[in-house]
Amino acid sequence: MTPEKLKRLRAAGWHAGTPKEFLKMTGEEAALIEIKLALTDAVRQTRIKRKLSQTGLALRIKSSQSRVAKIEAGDASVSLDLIVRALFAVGATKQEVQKTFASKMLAAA
Amino acid sequence: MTPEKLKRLRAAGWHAGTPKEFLKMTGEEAALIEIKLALTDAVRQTRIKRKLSQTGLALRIKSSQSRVAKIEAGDASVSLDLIVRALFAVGATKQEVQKTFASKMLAAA
DNA sequence: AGTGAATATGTCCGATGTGACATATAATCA
DNA sequence: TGATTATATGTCACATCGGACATATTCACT
Repeated sequence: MTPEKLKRLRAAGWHAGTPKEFLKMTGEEAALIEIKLALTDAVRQTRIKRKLSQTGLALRIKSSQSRVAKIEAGDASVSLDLIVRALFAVGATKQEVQKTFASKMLAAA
Repeated sequence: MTPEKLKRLRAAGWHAGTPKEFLKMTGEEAALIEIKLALTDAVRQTRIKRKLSQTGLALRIKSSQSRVAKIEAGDASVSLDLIVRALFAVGATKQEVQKTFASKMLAAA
């Protein structure tokens, strides 16, 4: 795991304290988090491409601007369900999702 | 949506009562459910292929047999997060999960 | 048919996620 | 610069999810 990624995870509230605790994270947990981050990136990229504000997206998914901000920040309090709902709401296409996934996840593999 | 799919959704507790209420479901909600069902199917198939019991899988994800049964049944009380965790636990790769997500994105677009 | 393992179903309550709000900060533009 | 709009961050009450348990049903094997 790169220092950059570690930094982002910490910022989003994933850390439990020490670096060691990251290592205790099972492979499954790490993979899930990677997927989440890849998808949140896709949300933000697509939203901006569509010239939609966070508030606008919030309306579409019947949520709030603050929660959309948290989605895009990769906050630990956001479920995969909500991320995917947002992804559909911004109208992401198969291609866009694949692209983001590829760029985000292959680096980690 | 096919009658088969409708039937399975009902059985899993997604119905709210009348057929009309299915129609109120937005495209995004429907697409999310499709993703879930695709992934739960993958969980069961992979688990069986690996000759792992539901109890065995439950141990791996620190859950219970009954919850694994619900995961595979596509129960409405199961989150996407848990489904994906289970999928990784039975040995799916990130690429496989990515593929499922990407392939289901067209439905909503 | 009988037995034990695997799976399904229902319920409960503690844990986690969510919308909403307040408020801070950053970006955009006249 | 100041005004306006967009984003970020913290908090909280309420809703949903999750593990665990009991129990029912189905399955596999002899």
